[in-house]
Parts: sequence; C-alpha cells; structure tokens
Amino acid sequence: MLDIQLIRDDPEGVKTKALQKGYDIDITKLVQLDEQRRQQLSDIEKLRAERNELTAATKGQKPSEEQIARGKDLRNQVQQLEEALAQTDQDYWPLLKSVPNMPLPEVPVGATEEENVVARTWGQKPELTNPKNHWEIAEAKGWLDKERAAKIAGNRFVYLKGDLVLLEFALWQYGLNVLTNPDTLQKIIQENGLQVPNKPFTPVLPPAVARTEVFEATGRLNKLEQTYKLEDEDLWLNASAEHTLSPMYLNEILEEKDLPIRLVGYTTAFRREAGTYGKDTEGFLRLHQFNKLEMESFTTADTSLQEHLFMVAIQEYLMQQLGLHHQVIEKCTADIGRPNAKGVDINVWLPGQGQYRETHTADYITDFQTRPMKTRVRRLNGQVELAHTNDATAFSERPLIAIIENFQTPQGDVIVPEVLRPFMGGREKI
RNA sequence: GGAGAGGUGACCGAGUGGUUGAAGGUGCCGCUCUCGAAAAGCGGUGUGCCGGUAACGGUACCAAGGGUUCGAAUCCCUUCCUCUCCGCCA
Repeated sequence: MLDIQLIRDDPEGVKTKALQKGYDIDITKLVQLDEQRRQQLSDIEKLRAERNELTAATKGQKPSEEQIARGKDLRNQVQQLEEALAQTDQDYWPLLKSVPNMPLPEVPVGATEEENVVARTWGQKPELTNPKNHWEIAEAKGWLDKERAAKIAGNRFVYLKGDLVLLEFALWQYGLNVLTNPDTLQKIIQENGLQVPNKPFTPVLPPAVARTEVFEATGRLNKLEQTYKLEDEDLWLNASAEHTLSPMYLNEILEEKDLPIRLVGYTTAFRREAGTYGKDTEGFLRLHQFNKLEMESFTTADTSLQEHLFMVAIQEYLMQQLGLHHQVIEKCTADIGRPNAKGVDINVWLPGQGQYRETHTADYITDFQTRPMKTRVRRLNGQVELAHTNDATAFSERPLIAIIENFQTPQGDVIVPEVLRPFMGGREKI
C-alpha cells in the first residue's frame, strides 16, 4: 500500500508512475475520497469529544434525564456519521490499495517485458550437438513421471524420482550452506562493493498456509490466478515462502539493533497458474507445486536498497558457482510487479530449449508491504518508522532443469556441478 | 474432537459499568548523590489517525470483529489464540 501522503502531495506524479507500470488509477477520485474521509473523520471526532466531555461531567454520578437525552442524541449522530464514513471507506481502501508501488527513477520504463534490460551476462552458452530437453533426459532416466502424477493430482503435477531428488536436496543443502556462512557472505559483499553487514541468514521452515487476513495484508493474495484456498478453512496455500515469511512481524515494532533480520525459508509453493493453459506444459518448468528456498529480509529504509543489491549478488554468486550461463535482467516498469519499486530477474540459458528462462527474481519492495502489515522499526534515536522488506529467490527447482540441459553428456548422463558433489556422496555424474 | 480456565502496556500484574491510556512492580531513559560504579531518591517512558511549522490539541486502541448502555478493559454474541485434562495422532 502506498503512502496516502505521497498521493496527496504529488497526485500527478503518482498517476504518471502508475501508468508506467500499466495501472490506470483514478487518482482524482482517490484524492477526493481522501478529503471526504478526513472531513467525516473530523466531524465524528468533534462529536465524540463532546460525548466524552458529557461523560466526564457526570463524575461517576447518575446522569440527569437531560444528560441522558443529550447522550442519546450524540450517540445517534455519531452512528449516522460512522455509517457515512464506512460508505466512503468501501470505495477509499480498495482504490488506495490498487495503487502500485512507485518505481525508482533508474528502473527502465517499458510497457512489456520486451523492454527489460540485460544488465550483465555471465558465462557462455555450452557447445552441445543436438542438446536434448530436460524432460527427454529426465524421463529416460526415470526421474520424471508426469502421467502417473496426472492420474493422481492432474495436470502440472509431477513425480520427481531417483537421482534427481538427490540432486534437488543437494541444491537446498548447498544454498543453505552459502546463506548461513558469514565468510562466504563477506566475500560476496566485498566483491560487489556493497555496504551491508555479513550477518548470516536464519534458516526457517515456515507454515505453508496463511489466513485470509494475513494474506491480504501482504498484498499478495491473487485469488483468481494464483492462490489455492483450503476448503472449510480460512486458509490459503502459499505460493512462495515469502508469503508466510514477510508477515512474520505483523503488527510488531522491531528494534534497529536487531536489523537486518535475514531469513531463508524453505517451503513447497502452490500456484494455480490460471491463464497459462498450454504454456510450458512439458517437463517441470511450470508446475502447480514446487519447492523453493527463499530469502527475506527486514531492514531500515536507508539500508534496504543495498540489501536488495546484496540479494541479487547472492543470486549471481549461486548461479556462478553452479557454472550456469545466465543473464541478469533489470526489469522494466511494466514487469517489476505491483508491490515493487525495482526488480531483478536472473534468466538462465537452457540449451535444450534454445532460450533463456527465469530462475530467480529479486523484489525491492520498500515499505509497500510493511505499511498494511504494520511492521515497524524503532530507530536507535527512539523514532518509530516503517520497516522495509526485500525478498528474493535463493533456489527453486528450475536450476535443476538448467543443470540437466547444460551439463548433459552425449550418453544421456548429467554432470553434477562441483559445488553440489559434497552433498551427492561425491558423485560426479548421475 | 470433548470438558474446563484464560487473553490488559517492553515484561509481570491490578482492575468486573462512570475522568482508566489504564494502579503497583520490573525494565529502559534523564537528573541528584558518588572519584566512579552499585544502592537510594526524584522525574520521565505506548501506538495509529486527524489538525498544527511547532509546542500542542482532539480521537481511537486493554486478542479481533460486532452488540447493549447516557457511559464498556469491565456486560452480551461471534471468531482467533494460549493453557489444563480426556481422546486421537507423525
């Protein structure tokens, strides 16, 4: 949720930047509703003040007939005004919540993802003759069974089996090792010239579900396209660990000395993927259910951008260590997403498909989530202000696809990246 | 799932209809005392919203939402959570 004060101060600027992100918001109406709302609030408070005065005047005694009559009158007036305010709120809050976060000035302006900018490229496309798709290799190896999964759970579910499962667990282990090691983090910070502490990430196994109320506060509830609802329960399945990590400190005031709070959560993510029929149906690139290791951090406003860059640096480091050729993409205004002020993707090269595909995303969210979540920081000087959140992928299952396609051998085996071997019993290929 | 007891400020803990944003204690901050520290004494110490350059004023908040009342932390209803016992269970 955007700061209403920002909208009051610069309605035109907000309108323009929202449009850059593809949101046509009726800012005029929002400003008008805001004024109306404040007027109503002020009227109500005047009456309440009068009522409080009346109550105080009774001094604990039985009030007179006259006082009771006056009290009743005030109550009715307040009630009427409160109803009018509730009416205004019905329009006001959804409209305010529909305003997207403002992109930073350096975010490239663009109308589609075609206008994303390649910021950096690492490595080179491997030289492979007639590379196979990951599903061809995985099915031949008995690592992937989609037919039986469809029988059990339907389309876009899979059974992953055998060595691929071992490889997946190696990936989690490796990711956790990097994120919990202050020396490795320090190296990444130095190499990228960043100004952040090397405080390690705390591993978290979070709940995979959250209540409606909580989900709404995160601003990430996307009922129709993404989120599954549990029948008979007021619960939704998370579509990323971020959904249950970011609201952890809902309605709390954090102490500045405890920041940054860095979490790395592992969870199974569930996505409805409505509106993607026929897209990426082969293999396990786009599933209703997948596993993910996700970074989340809470910082002060003045350190959050560095924290975001730090997360991107970690992502690059992880992909470099796996030896996977990839591009770092600065997403344009249309592609960064509603809650983001800036966004970076990592797209890995998939030789079997002859294209780059997204494996990582890093969201710079500023205080857009913490405002509705009321997650605040008490600064060292005693000032209370909104915290900032950042989230970013550490690993999903998609890098497995990249490993299979990039490191395939003519014999149909897959070379295990060196950094994963310690977690694979030292095996060099599978 | 069944039966019962509860949810009050950073923490402990009073308060069961009338200046109660809330006694008392702990913690924290400042001052006094001290060479310094401790102890002791004194003072201060919640958050949101609205108005105001500010000082400050108003209003709301005692798990959440609704209701009763001239007036609610206190009474009623719903939901959530915690604890105890029983049952079930990886």
